[in-house]
Amino acid sequence: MSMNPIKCHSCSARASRLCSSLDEDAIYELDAIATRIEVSKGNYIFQEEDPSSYVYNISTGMGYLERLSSDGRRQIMAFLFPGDYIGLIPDPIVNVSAGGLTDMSVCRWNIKDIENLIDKHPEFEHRLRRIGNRVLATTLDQLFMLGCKDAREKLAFFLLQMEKRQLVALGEIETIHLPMTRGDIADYLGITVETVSRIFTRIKKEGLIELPDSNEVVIKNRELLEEIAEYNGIDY
Amino acid sequence: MSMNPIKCHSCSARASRLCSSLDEDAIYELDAIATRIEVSKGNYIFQEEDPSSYVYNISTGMGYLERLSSDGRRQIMAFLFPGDYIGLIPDPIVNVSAGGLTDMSVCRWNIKDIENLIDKHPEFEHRLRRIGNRVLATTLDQLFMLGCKDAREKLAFFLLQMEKRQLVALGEIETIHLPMTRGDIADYLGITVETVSRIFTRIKKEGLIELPDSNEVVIKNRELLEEIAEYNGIDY
DNA sequence: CGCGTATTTGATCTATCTCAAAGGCCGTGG
DNA sequence: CCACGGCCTTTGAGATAGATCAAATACGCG
Repeated sequence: MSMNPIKCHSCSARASRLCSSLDEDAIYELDAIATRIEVSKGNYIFQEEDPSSYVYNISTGMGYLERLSSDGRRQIMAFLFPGDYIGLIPDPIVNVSAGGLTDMSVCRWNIKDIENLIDKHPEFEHRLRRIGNRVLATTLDQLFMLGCKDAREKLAFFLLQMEKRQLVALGEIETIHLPMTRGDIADYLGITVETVSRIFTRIKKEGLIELPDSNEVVIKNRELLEEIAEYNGIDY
Repeated sequence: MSMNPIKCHSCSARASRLCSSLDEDAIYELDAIATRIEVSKGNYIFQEEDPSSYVYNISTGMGYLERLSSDGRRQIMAFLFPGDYIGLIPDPIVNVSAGGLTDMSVCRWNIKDIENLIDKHPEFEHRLRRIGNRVLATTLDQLFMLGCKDAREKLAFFLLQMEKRQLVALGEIETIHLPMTRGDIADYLGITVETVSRIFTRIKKEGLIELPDSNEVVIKNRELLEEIAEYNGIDY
């Protein structure tokens, strides 16, 4: 984990929900109080037990938010895409860790500094609230998925969600790239690795998807997949 | 559903997270733009398909937030206690309905009116964001519960959560009152009615709880129940 | 090329679901 | 005031989706 000076105006996440709330002048203030962190694949941005007086914005790379139980069970709360914001202000982040699925560049701010920025730029507070609203809406979708769907529906939901997020964050649409392992997917969907693998095989046989390799998915029958997932998707 | 004039300063939810953010002067402004709604048991405050340009605060009574799938599966997203706030500003409420477990009194505001109030009282925006943060933290707990816990752990989690919420919202501690049906509990925990019932019987036999009647629970072995639930509980 | 890890597949097991029915509680109407 | 009907809860018996255990294959990396 190293730190470097950054330049917001040339940042690839400049258009992210957090940063785009500020105009060209104000962005320099955000820049001035930011720290750029490089996190390599498999390492953590922060962990549950960390002091957590920071908030973060993903610049490049992908990651996940997870929570572990004392006996080792794991729930992935979200997969993180470039532009994603993590953090609660002024409340500290609660009981989650953020890890890297790939090498990542992450911007980090001290909560206190952000609070000062809020005082100067009220529209920033507004934006933070909007981001929070969106996260809540996504999390409710996920709650519904975990509580009501069976394994096949869960995987369909997951694939469509990943496709949509990838489209918005990266602009790629041909194939869905899955930087996470089957185990990560399992922990996101509340099922086991073996079940994830079996369902992949099954929906491939059903002609719903193709698997050029295990980390690339091409949707062949979107209509049916959407019907199975019952996923309309919130706009990211 | 009837409407009456209200008086915030004498409202039993005056200390709620929403209303307590304003001082005695400002509360009159909140009062002036509020509509009091009476919702009787079994009816809805609002439903998924409603235009949803309002936000709400529970004054008295209890309810739930639910989402239904097209084939009738149901997920209860939250149980609502007096003082609970519902709503996203300026985004509309998404795909959830709010129903009454008991007769309820609910305050309702037009989102536009609240936005005007925010302009006048910036601390109100701040408060809204804090409320959102809290809801998110609760929802993440729930996500973890749904994804990782087995039926017994889920019920233990539920009972401790209800106890804590009841303590904060109503100040009652002797017994846990459950105004919801076994079916509601099932839909909250992502299991079936029969399983809920069986687990109640089981943990009663195990000496963890007593059931004076099916809607009242007394915790007999809190230590073990907490260990099973792995629930520390966020502060409500 | 060979090791370690991830994925897939197979064979069983089991927690929970489903289907079914009995018992209890409550409100309604006679 | 009691009887009836409907709903909720509990309990039982059997079915099953998904978990667990185990092993073979495939993949990426040094």
